[in-house]
Amino acid sequence: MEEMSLTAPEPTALEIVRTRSLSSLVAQEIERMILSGALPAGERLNEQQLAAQLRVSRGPVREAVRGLERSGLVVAVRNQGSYVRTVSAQEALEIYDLRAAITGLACARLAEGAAPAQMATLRALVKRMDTARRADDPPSYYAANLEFHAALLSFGGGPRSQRLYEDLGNELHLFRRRALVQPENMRESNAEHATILKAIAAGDAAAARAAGEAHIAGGKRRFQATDATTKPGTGRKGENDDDQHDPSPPPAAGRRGGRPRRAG
Amino acid sequence: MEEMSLTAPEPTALEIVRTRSLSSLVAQEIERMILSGALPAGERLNEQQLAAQLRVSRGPVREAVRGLERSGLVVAVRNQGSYVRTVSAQEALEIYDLRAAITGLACARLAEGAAPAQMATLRALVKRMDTARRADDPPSYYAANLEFHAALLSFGGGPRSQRLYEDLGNELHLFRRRALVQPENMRESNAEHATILKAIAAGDAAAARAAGEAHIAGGKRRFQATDATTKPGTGRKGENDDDQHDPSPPPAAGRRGGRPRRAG
DNA sequence: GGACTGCCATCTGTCAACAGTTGGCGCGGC
DNA sequence: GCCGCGCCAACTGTTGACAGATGGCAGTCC
Repeated sequence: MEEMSLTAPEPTALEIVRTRSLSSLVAQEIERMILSGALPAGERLNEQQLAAQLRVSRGPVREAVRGLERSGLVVAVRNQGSYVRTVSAQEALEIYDLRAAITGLACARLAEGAAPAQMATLRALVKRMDTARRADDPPSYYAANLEFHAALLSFGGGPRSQRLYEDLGNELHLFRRRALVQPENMRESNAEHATILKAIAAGDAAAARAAGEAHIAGGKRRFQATDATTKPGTGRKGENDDDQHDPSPPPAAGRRGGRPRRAG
Repeated sequence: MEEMSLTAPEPTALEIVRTRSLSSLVAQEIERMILSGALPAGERLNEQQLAAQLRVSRGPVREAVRGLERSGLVVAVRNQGSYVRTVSAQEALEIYDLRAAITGLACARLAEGAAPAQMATLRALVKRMDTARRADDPPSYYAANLEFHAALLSFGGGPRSQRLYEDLGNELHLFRRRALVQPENMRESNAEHATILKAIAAGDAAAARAAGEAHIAGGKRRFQATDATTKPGTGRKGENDDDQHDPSPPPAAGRRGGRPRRAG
């Protein structure tokens, strides 16, 4: 009845303090703030403000920010501070392609030999999404969708693939503030899920791969449809002359030095 | 005549101090130590020893280690220390598959429309490798090979793809101490490079993708051939019951506490 | 009136010190 | 001789404090 849970059950408060260092908790919290939009893309991260807000010293905050910098959520400029990374439309499209490639890989591997229990888990998740769709419950659909893809990558690819997929998904959140799953797309999305499972069950690796890639490509297409800056027709062709894809040039003036604006 | 250089030319010493923080330099140095084998996989990272060795305080070292932890080169255990990550054979194979997928993606994109300058750069690199091979100069071949793949990913995929490819390559170095490019494989490897370029030049996206994937798969095969623990026949099928792929369980006893062993 | 220069508050980068935990070693008991 | 307990040193986690840099604001010169 119950599916394998890809998410940790519920750690005890004491367990948390015993196992996780303060730095990792701070990193987790800052990451949550970024992904939830509390810290919008391009925003400057004030170390001591964050430290005061989280009731810790600046040390753990700095360590956390360094970690987030490595993972690509934050860019740092010496003596100037760290900024929430901004993802350009072009980068977002590239990330979609990467996710499509590794998803297709996982689907192909799964088609070559999936365990019955794994298939059952995936099918149960599709059913859960279908239920959520009928009930017009986007949050539930969103959660189940995350679990589905995590399971797909975990079963077909492995732990590294799963983590990579999630990291890329996090980066995608940095492109503006955008709801990545619109309610009206639930039906189409879940139909693609079913197509994937069908190909896997048939043992057709090529079809499974194509279906997995098409699913992410569909997400990319739906993403493009809602964004005016990405013209679907002209994918980046050869002559990329004027594109200087920097990770994220810090904003011109980051409001740092100077005395605080007082209404005097 | 000269190719686009994918590596930074040569930063001035003053420029380094101005732009890079001490933490990033320490991170770079520790990463170099890990990849060069000076810090073997599984080794414990002693913070104050590293700090003393690099003539800095523990703060930057800790920040650097946190960054390396996020990038997957290091695993940390609370109150116990950080260890250089050990990559299992299974994880190594998974990483090869991921690299194959994103390389194939880049090749396909390149086949859909590569700029002449880009093709010229790639062809020049293949020629350089061929020269190095004839001269029996593995280091030169190795360097050119790195540049070739960096260019391939940069041109066909984008900056994110390129960084991802390199990060995955770095992780691969953590599997034992192994020379990833054997001299006797240079001919075969470069022939595959030529096949990739041929498919790209023909504008055949499917063929280019297949060639790119086959090239990395060839690397995987050559890797498996030199490692007894990876049985080529039985790729991980469905029933993965007993595999608890932890990122890297810390060694049983890490030689930390206790008084120093004195010969008294 | 416009542009330049000096000043200064804020923030980051780095360091040194304090507290808590871990794990081995030696001692004592059985 | 073997097992368990307590001690202790080393190390990590965290904090507070100090130095350097940055960028806006005000005053001043032309």
